[in-house]
Amino acid sequence: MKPTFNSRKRETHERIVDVAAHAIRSRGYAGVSVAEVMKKAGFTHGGFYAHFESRDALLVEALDCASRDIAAEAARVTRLRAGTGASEFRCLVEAYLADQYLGALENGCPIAALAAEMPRQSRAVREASIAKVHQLVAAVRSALPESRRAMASVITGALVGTLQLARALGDNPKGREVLSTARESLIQLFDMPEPAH
Amino acid sequence: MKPTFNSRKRETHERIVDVAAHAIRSRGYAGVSVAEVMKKAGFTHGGFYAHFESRDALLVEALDCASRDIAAEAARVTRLRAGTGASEFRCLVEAYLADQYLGALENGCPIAALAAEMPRQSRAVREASIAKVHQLVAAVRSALPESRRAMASVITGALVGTLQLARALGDNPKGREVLSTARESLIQLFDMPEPAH
DNA sequence: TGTACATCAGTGAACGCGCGTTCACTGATGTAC
DNA sequence: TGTACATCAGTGAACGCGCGTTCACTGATGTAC
Repeated sequence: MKPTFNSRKRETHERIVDVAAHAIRSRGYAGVSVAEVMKKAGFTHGGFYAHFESRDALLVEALDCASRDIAAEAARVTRLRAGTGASEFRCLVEAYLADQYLGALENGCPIAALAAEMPRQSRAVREASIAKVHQLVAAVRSALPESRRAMASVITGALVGTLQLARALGDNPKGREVLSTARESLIQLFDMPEPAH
Repeated sequence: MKPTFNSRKRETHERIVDVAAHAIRSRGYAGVSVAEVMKKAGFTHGGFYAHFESRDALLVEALDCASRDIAAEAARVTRLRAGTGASEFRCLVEAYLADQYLGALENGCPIAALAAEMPRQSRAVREASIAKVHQLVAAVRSALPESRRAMASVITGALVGTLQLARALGDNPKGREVLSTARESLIQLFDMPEPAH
């Protein structure tokens, strides 16, 4: 028998991962340092290796945590809209390209924050990242009407790229304009027609 | 009168910028170090500040150089296809999402490599980056048929995001599949019908 | 044409700093009796 | 219930390293006369 499970350690571990999940999105993989994450979580950096084998191991867990965040948020928006006649695809697009993510780099989709860095990561981080890309494409595919599913990957690309471009322009009317026209265009192009009222 | 223009210094300067233009695309803004760029250009790092006021000044020049690279390449492809009946938009899409860029991170569009990093750069780098984003959107807009021009920014997002996702999947059949379906989808959705033969 | 001199592109050592990782330690927690 | 002890999460100093930037220098180039 293992000793009694130490829930305090688990809480600390989760706190570190949670801080890192926000950090990788606002600073990128390359911008995250062990010392800074530990400090933000309320610890000294020396204790890090009681929780993770390496910095890369943290990155993998942080990516997982960030993915759960955004999936939960998308599910929340979809649930909130249930019964309003909004399709699954419309909910996804409006959740993904919400204005709130323009300035809040630390939230939102980790793929949009990290895609360009993925090819230069260590094998472990790269493979975890690729799995998340497949997950996102699959989520987009299953939200699309049957007739549009072959286009899932380019539509995912449009979501990812548009959020990046809008953020690059800034949290201002220009950035918001890019997001709102993108939401309208994607829904117009790929969504089922709304049911008549 | 200024002293005779020193063409050797200019050549050195251009060599450094050219190395950096490839480095920012393969390693990102954050992954580029002064010492490494100087070494690759064939110099010791101490000489750097005879050419640039700061690392950021190099990043700005490197982005400019990279943008000229990709614009020249797109123009070359368009010229090569002149008279084949391929529209401007088709040429742009096929140049931008060419398979060669899957593995060659150091080439291709700097916006696809750098968009996610733009919001966290210094003011000078950020502003130069924003200007390049506007340039790319304008290039896409002017290649589109009139009726589709309102969608220029989301289509630019699709190009940028799709290239990133394909590269994240790797230089293999999965990555190539993403690129080729994206090329077909974008042309099918947004291009004028091809003239009958 | 030949010589003396000024210029300045590029060298290489050095700066202070933050990085990822290691490690001897401490002190709170929880078990054994 | 009370005491003695083992565990181990978290501390903080230290490591070797690469970073951006500075600076005294050197030696090739080109001008002045």
